[in-house]
Amino acid sequence: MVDESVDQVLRRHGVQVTAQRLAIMGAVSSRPHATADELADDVRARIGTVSRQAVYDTLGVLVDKQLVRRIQPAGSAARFEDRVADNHHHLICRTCGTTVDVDCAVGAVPCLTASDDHGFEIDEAEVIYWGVCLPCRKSAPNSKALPTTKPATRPNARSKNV
Amino acid sequence: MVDESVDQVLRRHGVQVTAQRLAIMGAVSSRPHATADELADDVRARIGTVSRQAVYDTLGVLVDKQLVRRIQPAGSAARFEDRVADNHHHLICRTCGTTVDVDCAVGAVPCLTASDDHGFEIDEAEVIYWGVCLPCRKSAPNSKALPTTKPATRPNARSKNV
DNA sequence: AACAAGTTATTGACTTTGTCCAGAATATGT
DNA sequence: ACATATTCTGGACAAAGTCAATAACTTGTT
Repeated sequence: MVDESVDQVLRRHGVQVTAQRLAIMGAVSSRPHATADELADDVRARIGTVSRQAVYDTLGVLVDKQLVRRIQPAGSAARFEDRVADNHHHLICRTCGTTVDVDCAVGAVPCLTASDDHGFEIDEAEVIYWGVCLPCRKSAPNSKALPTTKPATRPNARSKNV
Repeated sequence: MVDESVDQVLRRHGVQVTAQRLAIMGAVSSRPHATADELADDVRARIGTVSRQAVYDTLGVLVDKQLVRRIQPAGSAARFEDRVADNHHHLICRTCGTTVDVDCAVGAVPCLTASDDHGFEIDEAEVIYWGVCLPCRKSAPNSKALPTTKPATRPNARSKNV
């Protein structure tokens, strides 16, 4: 039933319907904020096998058609999500990379107004809140202030090595 | 004179002072929003040679010490900048990747308040405005709406190939 | 001024994320 | 069922970063 609908949606947007694409859309909606690799794994669980290229291609098409949104937090691979109509934002844990949705703090589409547009034609305002989630705060009792823009998944500077 | 001051700043933050670091700080402040590679080139113009690793390490240290801010727009390498005290944001051209500073539209540090913190301890709100700059709009007369989150520097999906 | 101890820098291999290409497989309209 | 265009596959390739061992510096102390 859901697949039926997805099928329709793809057609309506002039996108050819394939097993891979159906599975990829399913993966994106069932696990929001996943990376391309994670989605590929998910898709493989659904239909046995997909090429990495098919995943990237499809994701690219879906993003173009605005059926999927791509977000790319500092220091981690691109992530993809289903929720695309509303303008919501993201809150990411600096320690574990967990990403959660946050509704727009200001209202409808107001963030779209920069104080000075510098001659640009602005079409989107992307907001990412950075912080540390509760579990990570509990498990790591270093109350020292955390670095301000540390990559989410990969540690950066070589810490005081031997 | 400026170097003198930079020297002091590094020391004050407990960072050892080396020729590479001085040059890297100089590069960051003289060309805002540059990538690590661009900074390396700039540094080489200043002191002859640096290893890529030195650039990454130093940048990492400076970011940790909050002397430099790292921003990572979708589809392009990380970029670094000097302006770190004020909470300003960025406006990036989807077509050419040009990045300009934009003062916070709302005021002081208000963006720091998400509508729901989900138990996170939030320490930064990062805002990126996406659009197309004036020169790019003039040179590319395709009035069709642009895709919503297309990488800044690298085209993504293979466009209708032969 | 010279030393010792600890930080940094260099070099080169390696990983991750993503793209290009050519040929095989599939979807779609008639 | 067919023809044609699109999509998928698989392997090579590229860019951005990271790791690890060794050599070179900084810095505080004598």
